[in-house]
Amino acid sequence: MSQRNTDVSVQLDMPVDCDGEAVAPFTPGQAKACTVREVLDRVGGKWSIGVLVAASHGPVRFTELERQIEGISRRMLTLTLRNLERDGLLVRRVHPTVPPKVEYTATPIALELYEYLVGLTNWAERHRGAISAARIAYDREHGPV
Amino acid sequence: MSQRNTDVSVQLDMPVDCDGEAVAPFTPGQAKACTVREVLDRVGGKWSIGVLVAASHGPVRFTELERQIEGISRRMLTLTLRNLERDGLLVRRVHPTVPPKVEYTATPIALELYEYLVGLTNWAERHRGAISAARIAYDREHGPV
DNA sequence: CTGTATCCGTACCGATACTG
DNA sequence: CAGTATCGGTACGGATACAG
Repeated sequence: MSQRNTDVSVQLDMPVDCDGEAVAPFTPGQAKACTVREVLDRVGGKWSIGVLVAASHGPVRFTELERQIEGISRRMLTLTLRNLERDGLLVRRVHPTVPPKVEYTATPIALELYEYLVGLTNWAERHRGAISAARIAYDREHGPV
Repeated sequence: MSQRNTDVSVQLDMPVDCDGEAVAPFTPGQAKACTVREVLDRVGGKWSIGVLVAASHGPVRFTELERQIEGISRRMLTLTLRNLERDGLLVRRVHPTVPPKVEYTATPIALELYEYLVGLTNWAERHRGAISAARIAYDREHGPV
């Protein structure tokens, strides 16, 4: 991952420049792992996927998102939107009307990402039961405490 | 996501039972988002992917992992291994020899997951430049502070 | 309607020391 | 070799109040 203690993870609260290119030798496998981490560090926030999915079906307004994504706070919605916009995954368009109207749209890059997320979704749906069972079995054998 | 404040995220430090089935009505899109979150909550930890990748190439020993995954601490390696084993993504085999020898192997489910991670890896590699550029552009327009 | 600002809990993770 | 135990920092995210 990051070989120095310069952490390359997302800073959701405060933006930070993040260009930790791999300099040290990686095993091919761990290079892959490192790249996946890059994605997750950008899109792995608690709400990013939800916002992305909602914005992938056409332009969405702020309040629409707030209603569609159950449980999100106004603060986190704003932060998530800013981060996704910053990474070029969302386009923010302001209509200078009163009351103000702001629309968010997923970029082609984000739409492409959405495709791959479907793969993960299907994986989770297929194995949800098995994983749940594995947990129960594990907790019974070892102490649930 | 989780409609109550019962959070379904991973507890990495302390195991916790996590079966928050979706009961409330979801929009189809947000249902997808919710399922992806399930995956990330299991596998989105800082080191999970790295461990998974390393274990997908055959049985690996504890110390091997410690060396391959640059920067991981002994504590985090143990915790990550325990979580993955609990979810049925890793099998732990103990050889009762002296000195002790423990081997971790990815299960078929984990191998399948690995396939899908490749999709994300390729996505990141394709768009790494564009995202980086988008960040720079964004930070120049809005304040980098 | 679309945000900002502030306070604060807690999960995640690192460092370090100890053990069968 | 393969862990466990404990302490502490800090980023993430929730609640709430305020604003253009």
